[in-house]
Amino acid sequence: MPELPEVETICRALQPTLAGKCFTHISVQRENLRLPLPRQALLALADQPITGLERRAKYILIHFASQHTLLLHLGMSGRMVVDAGAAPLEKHDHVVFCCSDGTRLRFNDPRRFGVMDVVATTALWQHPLLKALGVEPLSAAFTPAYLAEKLRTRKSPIKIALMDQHCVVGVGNIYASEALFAARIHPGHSAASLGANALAALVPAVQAVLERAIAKGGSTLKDYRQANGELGYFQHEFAVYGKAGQPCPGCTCGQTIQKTLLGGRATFHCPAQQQIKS
DNA sequence: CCTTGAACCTGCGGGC
DNA sequence: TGCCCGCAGGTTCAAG
Repeated sequence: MPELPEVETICRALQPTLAGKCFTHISVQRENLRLPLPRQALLALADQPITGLERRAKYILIHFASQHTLLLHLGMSGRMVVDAGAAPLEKHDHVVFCCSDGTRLRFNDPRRFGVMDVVATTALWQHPLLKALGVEPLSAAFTPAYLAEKLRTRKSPIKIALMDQHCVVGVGNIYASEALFAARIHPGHSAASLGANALAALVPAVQAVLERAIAKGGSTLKDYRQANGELGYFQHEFAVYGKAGQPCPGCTCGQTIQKTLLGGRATFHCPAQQQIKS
């Protein structure tokens, strides 16, 4: 569910709410997520001041003064919800963090594809889930030359490669289709055979789509919410995602958006604007 | 090494 | 109304 813009939005909202505070009480309601929850390590975070938050790929990292970091992935359906602490827990609230001022943070995840772990901060980047990640798309390291090197031997469709977190992180199923439309590249085009011009267009297209989505608080398809409960708004600006059969936007080609399946995932493109080039 | 497909799990909407 | 099917923002693992 949440791709980079959604995770970034949540992380930014959590920052002022949590920085400098402690969780005075932590309760684990359910342990069997995608990976088993480290109950004891989670409970040991109680009363440790939170020194900061950051996002890496689709992970939220919450740093504690005890030199531990809480690593969190929202999977497809995970939400972090901040409330005043009075309401009863909801179905699928798996972990609940309570602050001394009554503020409460609930990790709610119906499908349980999410992950939580507690890591020694000094060994954070050696963590199995983090160590092999590719570059951040909004960093200076994400360049056409980097992409060219990464894709040099990849015969698979560019959309699959773009969603591979070992290459570039944070791009999921929505933003892959959107970025490829913005760069006018066919999603099924072999990654390795993309020319320099295509890669030079793709890098800024990915960045622009992600930045525009962050500015709108992410995209809400069904259950994503910002940490304050507000919806995201970027779904109103989709050019192609979920638009099968509708006219291609912002051009005069007169074509309609096609839905195909790539790697088992719904993929959207304009057959006139996004052609396979050799 | 690569690529593909299935698996993990719950909820919802559509068709019958 | 109820049941069954397909589908959903992600990631990992086995098999070819």
